Amino acid sequence: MSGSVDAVHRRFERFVPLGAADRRFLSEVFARARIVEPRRTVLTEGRRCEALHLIAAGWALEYRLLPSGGRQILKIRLPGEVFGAECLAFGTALESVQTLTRCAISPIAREDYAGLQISHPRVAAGLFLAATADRAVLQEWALSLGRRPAAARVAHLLLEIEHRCALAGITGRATPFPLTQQDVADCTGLTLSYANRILGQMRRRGLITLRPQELAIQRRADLARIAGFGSRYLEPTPLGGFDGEPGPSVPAARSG
Amino acid sequence: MSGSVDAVHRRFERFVPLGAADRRFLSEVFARARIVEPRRTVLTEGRRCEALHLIAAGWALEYRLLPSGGRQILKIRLPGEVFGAECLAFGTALESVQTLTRCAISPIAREDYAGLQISHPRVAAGLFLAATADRAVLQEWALSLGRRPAAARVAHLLLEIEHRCALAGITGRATPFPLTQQDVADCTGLTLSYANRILGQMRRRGLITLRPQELAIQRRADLARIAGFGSRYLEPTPLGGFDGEPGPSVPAARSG
DNA sequence: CGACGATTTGACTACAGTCAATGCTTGTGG
DNA sequence: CCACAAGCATTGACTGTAGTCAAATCGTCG
Repeated sequence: MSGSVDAVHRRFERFVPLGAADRRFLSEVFARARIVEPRRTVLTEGRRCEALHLIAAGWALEYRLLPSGGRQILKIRLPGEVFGAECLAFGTALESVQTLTRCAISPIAREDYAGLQISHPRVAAGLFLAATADRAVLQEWALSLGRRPAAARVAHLLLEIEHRCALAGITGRATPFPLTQQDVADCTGLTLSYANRILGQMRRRGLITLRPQELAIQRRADLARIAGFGSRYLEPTPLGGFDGEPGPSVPAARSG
Repeated sequence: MSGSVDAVHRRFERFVPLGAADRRFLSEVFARARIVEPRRTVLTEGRRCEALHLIAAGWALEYRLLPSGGRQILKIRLPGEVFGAECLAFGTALESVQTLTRCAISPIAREDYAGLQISHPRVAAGLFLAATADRAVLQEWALSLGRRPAAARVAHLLLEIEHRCALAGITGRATPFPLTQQDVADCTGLTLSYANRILGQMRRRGLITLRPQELAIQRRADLARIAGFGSRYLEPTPLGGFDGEPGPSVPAARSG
């Protein structure tokens, strides 16, 4: 379980500048977090849902199941991110969410949203823009699933995870990697066997080092060429134009 | 080219109640529309983009291209919908958009968003919720692309288009269908040949009638079973909680 | 040690892709 | 009124990527 209030502020400030009151608000939300053990289901598709959720710490997976038994993972969630926002529009969860590591999760009630729009417009805007950035990621996944060959899908996934970790300030000589190969397969729309074969090839070619809980990318350029990976869709530009704009709190912070 | 101001108001009111001032604002946006001929590119991925766009009338496609030449369609846009919202978070278009029919398209400047948040919070909330609903659709597509067999993908696409047309008030004994088979293939991640074969089979089995510009679904239950189609992800519930809430203007309007 | 989950590998299969040719409309110009 | 071109749809033969099924191995934790 990694993450802190700072991770949350930092994530929001990728999208909008925050004022002291906004930060205080988010800190209060953060403080409401409850702890969830790894591999627990925290949201089930089709069930009523009256809150969206902030991941204060830990990793989680959003996914959909098919009657035939298939699972498609739709998003990997890192600390500071929000899931279940569709409850605002639907009042129902449209996907399931499972923790990957031990997590700290804070609810934000659906009924509070309209007020939030007035009392903390920058936070509300941050939620919108974060949702927009989420869509960009999902879009990239749809492109992978529809049009990239298997090796490119896997390579793309690995590069995305590493890049997002870097942006989120999760650093070290290797990237944490709590996914199983079944998870990788469910992210990429492949079967376990085939995902395994591809990972094995990448390892044998010296492109990556993959050990339980840990990923290191050895030849990033080669892997990026295979994947057709570009990081633009992961790198938003903060939006200006808010009145009473507070001073820059994250002065164009870069992490690589 | 179908659609009117009403289509725009109606679409927003699926998500939030609007006041007279909100409706006036949207009408002004609507009035700024410019006409675009069919099959024209109106947004190009990677290019700077300082406005999001409202489709006042007509159909459009959002898609991504691969260097290898592949195209993945990500969304079919109907009248009243918004595209290019990611420019708020990125200042750059992340996908390309092409008109399918003759369209009327209105820009909403990126720099106006922060003010909109204050002056028309319900419209701002509507944009957010519409984006959330968009995500739900994209998510369903990702599930199709990753885990559904080819016939199910095609069936799902046809049912979704028909259902969305019904919700948007586009009625008649057949649904308009301006997509070519190449478009269908690019939506479903298939090749033209294979998409053609599957459509041929469906036609021969009496499941659908597909003619240029026109789709009729004959045996909806059978097709829905093949597709694993459920319409929940297309049917939002308006969000309450706004102060000075106006009376209901679309009293739980259903269309089917 | 035994159990369970995760990973690895092999043999075989099939769904969907590729490539290429043909047909069908529709619109345009001679 | 016909010839022709362009775009879209259809069909066939062949291929290959990825799926299926099954078994073996590894590792960790009781």
